[in-house]
Amino acid sequence: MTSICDNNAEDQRIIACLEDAGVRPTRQRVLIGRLLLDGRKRHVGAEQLYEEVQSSGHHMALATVYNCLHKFAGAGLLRQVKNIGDSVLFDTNLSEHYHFVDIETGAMVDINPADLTLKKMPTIPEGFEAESIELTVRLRRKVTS
Amino acid sequence: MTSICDNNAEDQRIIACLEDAGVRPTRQRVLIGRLLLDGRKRHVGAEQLYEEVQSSGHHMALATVYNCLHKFAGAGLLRQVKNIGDSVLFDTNLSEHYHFVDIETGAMVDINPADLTLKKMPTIPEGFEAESIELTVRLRRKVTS
DNA sequence: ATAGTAGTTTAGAATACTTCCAAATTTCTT
DNA sequence: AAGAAATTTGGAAGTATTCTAAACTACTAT
Repeated sequence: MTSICDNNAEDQRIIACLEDAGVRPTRQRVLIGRLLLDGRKRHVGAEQLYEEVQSSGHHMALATVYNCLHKFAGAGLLRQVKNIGDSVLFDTNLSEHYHFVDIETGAMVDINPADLTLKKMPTIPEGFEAESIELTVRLRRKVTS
Repeated sequence: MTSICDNNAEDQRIIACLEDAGVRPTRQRVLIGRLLLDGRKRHVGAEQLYEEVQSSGHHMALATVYNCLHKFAGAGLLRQVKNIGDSVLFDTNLSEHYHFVDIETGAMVDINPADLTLKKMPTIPEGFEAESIELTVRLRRKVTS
């Protein structure tokens, strides 16, 4: 009946958010919820989030950060997007939208959905369903001559 | 004046192909050219290509396969596309087109370009230019109930 | 042809990010 | 409060890729 961090309204909101998504609200998840479920739209990587947790004065294993991110993504609280190189980012913006990515730095910026729309959807192959559409416009810094 | 593998017309064609692209035709690159520059449209990974080279009775370091693939991609002979997970595939189909990807197996299939077109291109941020557009429709196998 | 030099190949080490592991802990249920 | 199930943990392992520096190869100019 008692919860982990019900000391304030914000945590209550996060816990409700997690429960609605069918994610058990553990201490660590609420902690991460504070950082990611606050309405800000951003793209965050595991390592970076790990740093943020440390900075907030808490400790958490890096593996837990990965666990949480995947759990959140699976529950529809985050959207997983591929970055350049090996890395994966998690996007707090859940609405359908696409990305610009700087191929040198990996920095990602949302494309205004009004600015890019698909004219026609292809027929999905038999026996499959579309899980998501990933559209990335890869950007190169212009050479200033 | 002499070349590496000018023993047959096919190799001659490949060598010309490499030279046109500004890629020095080495023995290894011609070898890989035989596998990738034969007109077949396919998506190939470094490891897989490495196996194919071994199977063809030749030896080549895995690092060389990576080198070649990147060189080819940089020269416009291949197109680099992201697969699921960490891995990268190289696409012999150079025309503008997009992909279906099975998120379980990583298998990629071209989307018929006529079946998916972009209605509107977003404004590219100041100081950048678009290098490429990657559009992937991620597919999940339908659960047969 | 031959030597020079610039580019390429090589095997293995190194890296970066991510996942696995099995034990300890925490959460929810009874 | 005890039991069952899920989660967390730190470290080890894994995976795809890149790096390294020495050996080699291809092209150029003699």
